[in-house]
Amino acid sequence: MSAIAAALGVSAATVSNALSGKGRVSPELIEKVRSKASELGYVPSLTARALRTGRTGVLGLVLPDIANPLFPQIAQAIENAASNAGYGVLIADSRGDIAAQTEAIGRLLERGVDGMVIVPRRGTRIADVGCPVAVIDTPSTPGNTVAADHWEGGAQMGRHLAALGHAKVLLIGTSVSSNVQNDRIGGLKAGLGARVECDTMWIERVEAVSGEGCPLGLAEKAAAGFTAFAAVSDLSALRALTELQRAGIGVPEMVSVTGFDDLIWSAVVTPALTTVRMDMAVIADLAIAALIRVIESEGEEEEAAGKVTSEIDRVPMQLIVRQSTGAPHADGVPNLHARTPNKPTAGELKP
Amino acid sequence: MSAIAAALGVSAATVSNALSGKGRVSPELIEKVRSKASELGYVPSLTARALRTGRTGVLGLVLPDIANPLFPQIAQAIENAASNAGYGVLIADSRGDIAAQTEAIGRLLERGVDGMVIVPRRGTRIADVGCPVAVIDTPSTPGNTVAADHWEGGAQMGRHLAALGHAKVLLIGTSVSSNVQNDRIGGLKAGLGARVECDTMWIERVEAVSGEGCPLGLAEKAAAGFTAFAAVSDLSALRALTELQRAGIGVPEMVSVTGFDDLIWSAVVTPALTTVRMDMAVIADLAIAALIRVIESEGEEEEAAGKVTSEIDRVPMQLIVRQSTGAPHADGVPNLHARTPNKPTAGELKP
DNA sequence: TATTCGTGCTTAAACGTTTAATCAGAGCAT
DNA sequence: ATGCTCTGATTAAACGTTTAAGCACGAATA
Repeated sequence: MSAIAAALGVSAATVSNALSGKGRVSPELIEKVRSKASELGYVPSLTARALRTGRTGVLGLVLPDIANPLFPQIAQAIENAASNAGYGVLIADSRGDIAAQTEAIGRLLERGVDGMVIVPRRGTRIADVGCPVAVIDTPSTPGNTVAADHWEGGAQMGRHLAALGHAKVLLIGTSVSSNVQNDRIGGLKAGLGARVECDTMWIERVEAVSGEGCPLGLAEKAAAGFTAFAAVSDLSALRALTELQRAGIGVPEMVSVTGFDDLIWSAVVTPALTTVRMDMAVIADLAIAALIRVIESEGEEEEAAGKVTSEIDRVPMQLIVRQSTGAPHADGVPNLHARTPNKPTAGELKP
Repeated sequence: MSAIAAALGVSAATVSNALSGKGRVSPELIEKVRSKASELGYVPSLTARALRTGRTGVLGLVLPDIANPLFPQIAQAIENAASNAGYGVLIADSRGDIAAQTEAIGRLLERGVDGMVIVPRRGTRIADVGCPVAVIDTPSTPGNTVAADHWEGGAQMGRHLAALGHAKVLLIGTSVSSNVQNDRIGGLKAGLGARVECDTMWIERVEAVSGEGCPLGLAEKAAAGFTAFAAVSDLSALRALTELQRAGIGVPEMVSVTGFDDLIWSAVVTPALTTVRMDMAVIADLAIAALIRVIESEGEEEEAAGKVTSEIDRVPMQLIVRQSTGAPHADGVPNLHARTPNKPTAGELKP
């Protein structure tokens, strides 16, 4: 309460000026106010400040589905970046539903967020909402701010597999409508090059006919000559890995399996998954920085209200080679070289 | 702006009363105000309301580590419960650090949350903070509000394994200092009964000597006669499952593997994991309900400021039997009965 | 000496609600 | 007619900041 600090014999306005360093206050008075404030345990009311200034210091984080295993990485990075910048993070889950997404955005708006970070539902474009917005998706989505370079990540993985000598690889995606997954698959194909034969399996489609959690029939694919299974998400990669292992097909000495995103289990599974990781910390920093830039400059430039449209930042992805990839077997002869113990590779994070 | 609504020729106070149904306003005027409000697209300023009433309508969610794979379930359930009750959720990550935990709590307080849900760091007790608090941990932590009955969940799993005929099982935990894990292990032992031999392995300890992500040596354990591996988390279970499969030990026809928490991959892995799940929706509802009860009653009863200390709710856990458990092999004869296709069990959720 | 200027502070309004207190008028009993 | 109560509305204060405008005073300038 600046009223209490006014027990110094000065006015509340002076206290406010002293603490914020805005107006004209003598240095010695500033010092006295400072010490008195901490003596009294003064903590400013962000609510009142928000009412006066119109800025709450809170950002919204809109997620397509909190249950998504990638979410912890995103949320942690965003929370960290925001809190470093002095902002709080209000979460909103659109639970996969597109109506819920707009409704969640509305609720955040009512709460007076200064801006929001949106990870859009697959295939959704974010219309103009009433506040600065940063979208995290994929560079191929138009009008976005920041994203990992999924295409290039796929290309890295493709080149890795091609270099190992794989000539027939199965690409495994989940949802045809996901921009991110399509980018990754496009990159994979490009990285593999024209000479390697590849086929794409969409889990969503096989589950539509065989039921959820059904076997993907990968043993048959292996028998048909596929030597590498490049999933577009670590969850699918895990599914492939266990299904192959269960069928007695050794990974990586018979076939290779790769994933995407370096999810929590990738490093602890046997064999540890070769995957591609995005640097969420960097992405979050960029998104938050862009958001804050717009927020702070609002008022000075009236025209640029709304979307953060200026630039598309694409953050490179990082290939992490672990134990699940190796050279393809030559006529059933297992690649024993790959039977190394499961020790961590350089450049990987702790699980 | 109620000022704009005052263009009806009435005062702002009357508009406020009309919309909230508090004071004495004639029914027809209420109707007129309502229609005018929606006509003008009026949206009340929660900030101003917060300043006046001292309640922000925001709850804090303090998590030990957002990167924890269980976090999505928790966050989603809490967010859902809170938003149904009309509250927003501000997240705070203590990143495993105990100092960061108190600091995060402090930041939430400054932001004026009405209450907070805390999932404490392992082994931490939450001291009295300046607002209503609901703690989600384990019933054996004193002074808590709501938790899954981890002990009983362990007991269910123990009984399941005992009923299948396992006589020597290895219990796998991560961290010795976790109350939750200790409860689960206690329950497992009790459920297995005195006649089955069991040993406990703490991953934290073996990693301390062999490095992170090292093999756990489970093949040797199997050779030593262990026929079931009961992990206290699905992540450890997955680690065990893949390590055993890789070593050529069939699950479940040679040994059984079980987990805890029904994490995202449990259902899609082959063989799908038998696990125990907590009903996060119920837990979240209870926590939020308790919190809100205290918040709303504050002011009426002055004495009960602070902790929600009244009751400890323990929510039952649910055993989900899938394909990773079966009868122990008799002298190396695989239990072929268990080689069923990977189809979902009744009572399980979609992945 | 009178004017301007800069400094250090105060006054007052404003942000958009809620709510206690007040008030004008109507109906009704005395 | 006078007093009472009940109803439907108004007034005004308050929540805790920020900030534009103003003011008094001493120093520098004309």
